Amino acid sequence: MKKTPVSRTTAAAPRRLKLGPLRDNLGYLTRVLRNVTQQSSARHVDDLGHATGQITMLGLIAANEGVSQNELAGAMLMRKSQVTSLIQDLVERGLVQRAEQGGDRRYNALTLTPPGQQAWKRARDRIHQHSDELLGALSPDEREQLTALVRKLLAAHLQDAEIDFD
Amino acid sequence: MKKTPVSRTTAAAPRRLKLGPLRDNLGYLTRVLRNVTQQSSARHVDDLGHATGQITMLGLIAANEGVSQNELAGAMLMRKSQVTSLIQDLVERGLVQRAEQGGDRRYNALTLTPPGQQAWKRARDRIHQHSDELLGALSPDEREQLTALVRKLLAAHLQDAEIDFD
DNA sequence: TATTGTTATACTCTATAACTATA
DNA sequence: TATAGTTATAGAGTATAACAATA
Repeated sequence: MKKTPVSRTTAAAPRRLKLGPLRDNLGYLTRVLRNVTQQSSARHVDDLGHATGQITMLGLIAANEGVSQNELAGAMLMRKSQVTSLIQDLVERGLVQRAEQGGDRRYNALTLTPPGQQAWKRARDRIHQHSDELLGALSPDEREQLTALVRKLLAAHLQDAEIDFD
Repeated sequence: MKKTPVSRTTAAAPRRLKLGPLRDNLGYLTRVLRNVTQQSSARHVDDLGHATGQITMLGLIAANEGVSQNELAGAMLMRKSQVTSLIQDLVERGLVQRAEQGGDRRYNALTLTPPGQQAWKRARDRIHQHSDELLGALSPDEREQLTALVRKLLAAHLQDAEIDFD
């Protein structure tokens, strides 16, 4: 329990690392934030057996019945080939259906199956808990500020993606 | 030039995608933010020939002369094996030196060579421009708010990493 | 016995391009 | 000719564990 911090001659750095110019750099901050998020997400959603991005896909399909794979790709900044394989897996697991559209037979109108809706509900609760844990150090006001600022930034950079960030 | 947006019967979604519960989810927002950041970073720093993370390493070594590889791993949320290969490449390119420490011969005290300092200066300017571009839609106050909130969040989750986020 | 760093290996995620089928 | 989606392939990034050298 007591770790005797007295006169540590260890190599293991008694000093605190300075960030220098990286302190205000959004590229750096974003990458570390992403690493923190990804590592902690393992504890929250790994047992659900979804690959990275699949939970987001379930959520986007739930909120936008009949969405196309191309729209998903645009909204998630993924390549369509990546969307294909992730959706394919969701279809094989019986969570997503590719319904044919009346007009244009080129694209798939994606919908959740009943099991898919169940899976989304479960996953939604988990990622909500995860988000709360991540934001734990911030006050309610600060949480709202942070997410609002990120949405504003994303809206400016994803104008072509046609996402409603408001 | 004129794209005749009138009566588009295209499949290509005239609608805007709703986010639903993802709107406030930090995991989702972080992943998209990371994708935006990474894709735009290509235009800013790709020609410098550094692998992902190497610019951050140059910056951390510049701000913390004699830092160990383990400290870098902790500060960047990387495995030590990953640090080994990235540092190895930087050494081969003559940008980083592994100096022996007086006391403990197990660890490498990392420093920048003169060419390494030059490379860091160049890279620092570029990532600064990149960060400015990313934050372009935000006011000066909002920029400061955003980075400060991210730092506060990271400081709470990276207590063991011994980084000075203040 | 614990720690720093190396090496080897496999797995996930991402990028590119050629292909089909529809329009 | 252009678009939605598929397939195949390669590359980057990350995770794991066994190992050597030093403490």
